[in-house]
Parts: sequence; C-alpha cells; structure tokens
Amino acid sequence: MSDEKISETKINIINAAKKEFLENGYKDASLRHICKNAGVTTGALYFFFKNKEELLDTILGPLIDGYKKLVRSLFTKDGSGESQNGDSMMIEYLYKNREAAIILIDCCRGTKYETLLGTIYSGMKHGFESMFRAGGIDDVDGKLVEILASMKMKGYLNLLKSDYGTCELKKIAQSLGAYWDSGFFALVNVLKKK
Amino acid sequence: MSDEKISETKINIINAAKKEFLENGYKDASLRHICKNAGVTTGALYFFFKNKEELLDTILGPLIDGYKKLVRSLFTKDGSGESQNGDSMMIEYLYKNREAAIILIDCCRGTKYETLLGTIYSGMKHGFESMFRAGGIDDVDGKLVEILASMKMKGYLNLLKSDYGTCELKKIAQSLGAYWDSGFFALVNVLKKK
Amino acid sequence: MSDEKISETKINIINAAKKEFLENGYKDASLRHICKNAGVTTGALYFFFKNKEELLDTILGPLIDGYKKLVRSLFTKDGSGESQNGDSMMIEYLYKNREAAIILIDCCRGTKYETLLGTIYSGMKHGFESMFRAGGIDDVDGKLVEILASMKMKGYLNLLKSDYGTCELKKIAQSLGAYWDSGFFALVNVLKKK
Amino acid sequence: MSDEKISETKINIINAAKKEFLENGYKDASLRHICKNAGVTTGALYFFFKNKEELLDTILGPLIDGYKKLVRSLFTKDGSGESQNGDSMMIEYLYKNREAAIILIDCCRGTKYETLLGTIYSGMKHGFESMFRAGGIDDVDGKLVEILASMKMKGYLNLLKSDYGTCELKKIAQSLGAYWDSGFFALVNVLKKK
DNA sequence: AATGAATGAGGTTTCATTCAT
DNA sequence: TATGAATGAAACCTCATTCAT
Repeated sequence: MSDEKISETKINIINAAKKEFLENGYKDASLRHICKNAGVTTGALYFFFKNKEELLDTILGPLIDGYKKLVRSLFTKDGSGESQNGDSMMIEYLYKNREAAIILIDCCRGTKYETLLGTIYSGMKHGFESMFRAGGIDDVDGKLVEILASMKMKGYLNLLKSDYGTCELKKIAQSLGAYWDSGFFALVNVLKKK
Repeated sequence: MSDEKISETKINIINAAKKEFLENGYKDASLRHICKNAGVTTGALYFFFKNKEELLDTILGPLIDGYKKLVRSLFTKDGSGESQNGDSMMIEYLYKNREAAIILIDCCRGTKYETLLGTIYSGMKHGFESMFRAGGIDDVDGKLVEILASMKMKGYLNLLKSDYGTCELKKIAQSLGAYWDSGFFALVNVLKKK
Repeated sequence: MSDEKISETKINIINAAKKEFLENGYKDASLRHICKNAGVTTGALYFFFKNKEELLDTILGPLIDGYKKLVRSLFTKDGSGESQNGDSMMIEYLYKNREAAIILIDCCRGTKYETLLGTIYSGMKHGFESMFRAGGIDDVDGKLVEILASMKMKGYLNLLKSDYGTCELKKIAQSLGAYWDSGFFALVNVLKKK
Repeated sequence: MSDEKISETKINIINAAKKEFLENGYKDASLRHICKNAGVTTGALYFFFKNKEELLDTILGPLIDGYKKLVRSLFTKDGSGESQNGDSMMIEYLYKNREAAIILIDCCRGTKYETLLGTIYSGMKHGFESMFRAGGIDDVDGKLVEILASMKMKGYLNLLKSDYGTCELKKIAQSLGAYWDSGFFALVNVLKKK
C-alpha cells in the first residue's frame, strides 16, 4: 500500500543497531560495531541518521507512537486504564514489537527515554493504588507499590524476551495474570489485618 | 583477629567506586571519576588494584563469599534451599551488604558476574521447579519459571534499594512473601486444570 | 552578447556559497550547508564545480579579471598606479562587486588567493615607496610601508562592508583620502628630520 | 623567584599550539598536528588541558589579565584612556606578548574572544568620538569611526607581526602616531566644512 | 541536470592502563 | 605509598568527494 521504499542499507543499519543495543545497551553500543555489522562505513550511518540518538529514536519512535495510541484507546473505553483486558492488549502489542520494546524497557539507561519509562511506571503505580483503595486500603506504602510495579514490568520484559507464539503467549500471560491477581488479594488481606 | 590494616586510601577508592558503579554501572563507570571522588590519582588506584575488574572483584568478593556460605548452610539444614525461612535469611544478608548486592544484581552488565547471576537464577529456578513438583506439576514451562525467578529477583533488588529499617524490612518482606506464595499456589491450580 | 545561459541552480549555489564564505571563511565553509541553503544536493554542486576550490574560483574569477583590467588601464593612463583618481576608481569597482571583494580580502586564509593578495599588497607598497621617493625619502623602512598598505586595505575592506549608497560612499572615500594623504605627508616630514 | 615549575611538555604543547593557531587560526587548528609537533600523543594534551578551548585560554589568559590591569592603570592616571602615552604603553605591552596578542587579534574568529575584541573596538571608537567632539564635530558618522578604529588596530597588528627591537619599535610607533594624528586633524577639517 | 547513497580520512575527546620517580 | 605524566585505542561526529543512476 505504502510506496515509501526504505533503503536496504538503512534497514541493515537499524537491524545491526537493534542487535547492538540489545546486547550492550544504548550507551555502550558502538556505532563502529553497528556499521561494521551492517557492512557500511560510519559516513553511511550519518547519511541516514543525524546522530546516535536519532538512531535510537528511529527504533523506538513507532513503538512509542503505537503505545500512546493504545493507551488512549484503552482510557476512552473504560476509565480505569488498568483492566485485565488492557493488560493483555498491551502485552500483545509489545510482543508484536518485541525488539524495540525490550530496548525501551531494558537498554535505555541514561537516555531521555528513562523519563518515559518513569511515566509508565507512574501509571502502573496509580493503577495499583486505586486497586488497593478498592480493596479498602487507603494508606498503602509507596515503596511496596513501586516494588509491585517493577516486578510486573520485569515479568512483561521477560515475556518479551521469550520466543512464544501468539497462542502460547496468551496462556502464559493468563498464568501470570492469575499469579498477580491472587498475590495481590493475599497482600490486601495481610495489610488489612494490621 | 586479622591484623591486616586496610589503608584508608583503599577504603576511599572502594567507596567512591561503589558510588560510581551504582550510578553508572560498571562499564560506564570512569576510573578517573572514582579517583577524583576518592581524592587520589590513578596511580594510587593501580597500586591497590590490578585493573578495573579487580576493583569490582574487591567490592563483590566478600558478598559472594558470604552468599555461598549462606547457601551451603541453608542446604545442609534442609534440602530445599527455598524455604520461607531461607528467603528471609537471604534478604537480611543481602540487606546488610546492600551496596554490593545492588551492584551485583543491577550494575554488572557485560562482566563475568553475569555468569554468577545466571547461576543464582538457576538455583532459584530449581527451587521453583521442585515447588511445582511438590504441587503436582512435573512439566512446568521453563520460561515461566524463569519469569517467576526474575520477578522475585527484581522484588529483592527493589527491596535493597529502599531505605527501610530492619524491622520494617521484615514486614515488607513478609508482605512480599504472602504475595509470592499466594500467587504461586494460584498458578499451580491454574496449571493443574489444563 | 554571450548566449551562455547560466543555470539557475548554479546561481543558487554560488549565492549560498558567497553567504557561507562571508560568514565562516573559505576553510570553515561547509559544502553541505551551502547545498542545503541552495536547495540542492552535493551531487548537483559537483556537477557544476570540480571541487570546493573551483567554487571559490568561480566566485572570485570575474572580480580578479576586472581588477587586472582596471589596474592595466590605470597604469597605461599614468605611470604611477597610485593616483587619487585611481584609488577612487578602484573603490568604486570593488564596491560594485562587494561580496566577492570581501571574500577575496577577508575570507581566503589558507588558499591560493593569499598569494594574489600578497601581489596586490606588493603593488600598494610599490606605490607608497614611489610616493616616499617623490617626497625625498629613498630608504623608507619596508615594514612601515607594509603597515601603511595593510591599513589602507583594511580601510577599503570596512568600506566594502558598509551599506552606503554610491553617493555617500564617495564622500566617505574622500574623507578617508584626506586622512591618508595628510597622514602620509606628516609622516614624510617626520622621516625627513631624522 | 617563582618555584612553580611548568612541565616542559606543557610548554612544548603551548608553543606548538601558538604556532598552529597563528598559522591556521583557532578553528582550523588541529590538535593532532599540535601534538605531533609537540612530540606527544593526544592524551598528553588532555592531561594538561581540559579541551581545545582551555588551551586557547591558557595562551590568552595572561595577556588579557595584563591588558585589563594596564587599562585600569591608564584610566586612573588620566580620565581619557586614549592619551598618546597610553597608546605607546599599550603597544609596548602587546609587543612583549606578541604571539598571544596576534592570536587574540587575528586568530580567534568564532571564539568567545570575539566579544572581548568587540569591547576593545568599542573603547577605541569611544576614544575617537570624544576626539571628534573635542574638534567640534558632534555628529560624526559611526561607520567612519569604525573604519578609523579598525585601521588603527590593523596598524597595531602589523606592528606586532614585525621583528623590531624595542628601540626601533618606538620610532615606528611614533611615526605611526604622527600619521594618525595628522590624518585625524585633516579629517576634522574636511568634516567641518560640510 | 541532478539525486541519493556511500566512502574514508580527519576532527575533538575520553578511556583504561603504564611507569618512572 | 602514591604522584604525575604519558600512551594509544576507541568513542561520536563532520568533512570533501565520488559514483551509479
């Protein structure tokens, strides 16, 4: 449908960059290595990308655009933004863009994307807090919420790193959902007794 | 008992190194910054440490020795190595050596300690697998186990990063224990039905 | 008379190059910037010009041809080449080709045109020397002459950088002429006393 | 008297840098060339200087400090700051620091020192304007003043580039002084008639 | 007539490391 | 013990230039 032809070289560079970012993180990724693996010289890279950061932007941009769109659509459907169904849609979406998603979550230390990740964490924490309130707990420890959020994110991350087919992925995601839900309700009960 | 007096300079270097490793990770840590913050020159650092790696070894060595000792003692007491009591002892131990523990878990990308971490993960996974077997599930998905282990480790890590007192730490650890246990049993039930 | 139609693209490139040379000097001028500002790609530039140097040649060539012609005509009219009238004709000529003239005088550090500038300086110095001889001074210090010449050239240069209309320009040029002449004769008197 | 020993290597680097700056200007100066000519590697340069700019600062700093001190002392002695005596003291001072002075005046395009040069030009222009007022001309053309100032500065610059002894320098400076003064008064007369 | 892609050298800077003293 | 000096490789990036189309 689209008649934009993306240069093969550019694709090679992007793929080599993805690999390098995944292996070493953004900061420790070497443009030289990327170019060598892509079979081009440094100058070629700089024909397609203004600098290292724009290379990262090119990889993460589409992922983030889609993510924002998905979040918006989830929020307009139901006010919570933290429904179980939303979770599964999110997982499916991220899984379709696995490499970029892993880079965003796990390989962006020290970049501007840390801020975005922080925002996402905030959203997750708000979700947990409203669930705690729904369970009758108003003064939940902030650090505990943070731990829960980070664990959930870590779960997502490792799910992305796996090689499941879409079907098996759903099963695992459901298993994880059961784990999280039961764990959460147990936690609520423990906290209520105090 | 020991009459080895550790030079104050060495201590300064180690402390500066811990801070730098925590902030930037091992690879992005700059020996120059460490030396500057320690108030010494590079030559001094290289008098005490053969190279950057040995500096990391010095920081992580005691932690790892103690860890191995603790694991051995837990295994000789009861065969599982994954008892609730073992968990809490482990948390307490790591919390006593928080800085080194965080460095080991979170700041060693690309170093030989990734292997050790892998071993620790293996241990955790074996623990989970034996618990699954005890719950009547023999063929649990390896990747699922890995996700559970990584989430638990992430929980530990964030616990270590907090600033709880020993007393509060226990409470949080218990809460997390409840979360993990309930989640786990729910998971067993889900998997049994299949 | 001539039926050579100069391509619009070529003109755009030349204009963009003039601007860039004026702002940054020849050496620090970037062909990329020039092309970007001209709205073409590097390939287009290299279709019209063999290299960066030829681009400069194209800009300075006509100026220099005209300059040589003017000098010849001045020399054939009267032998001095340094008459007041010659000065004013020269100023007018350069003012008509201001951009190129400024580039030649002020933006060619490290290029072959430094040699030409040197030749021009030599001409000016010969003029001064013959004026000194006419004033009865045969052994004037060469360095002093050089300073006088460089100052005069700097005066020209700043005149070119101004935005005077032709009429006002003449007034200023006359003022400067008075300055130079009076200064020169005072100088002759000082030197005679020694 | 002073017991600060400046490393020989540092001196070599500074000398090589001065030469390179003088020949190519600051921007086109190559640190690689400087290091090669100083007989060291790039790393050595960065032991002594934070970056290219600091290398320039080190060369120009003392010159500028002395310049400011001299200006202050001239202003406190007599209010004008533009006396003939001040001129000659300034020339002598600059001549003692010729290389740095030439670099400051002629090799700093595009650096922060352009601002300082601008300030110096402003001072010169103010001096000219007050002289014009003293001569009965209140509305002198700003551009004309600028041309006069730039010519004077160019005279200084070429004086600095010469190889006179202190004694001969004074003579030349006096000759130039006569040139400038007579020129100036002639100019005043021309402007009065209008 | 002009584009878009690619090269390779060189730019400034940071790094871990070494070594004479 | 520790300093200060120096190395050389590698980092990101820009440049003038070339070439197939």
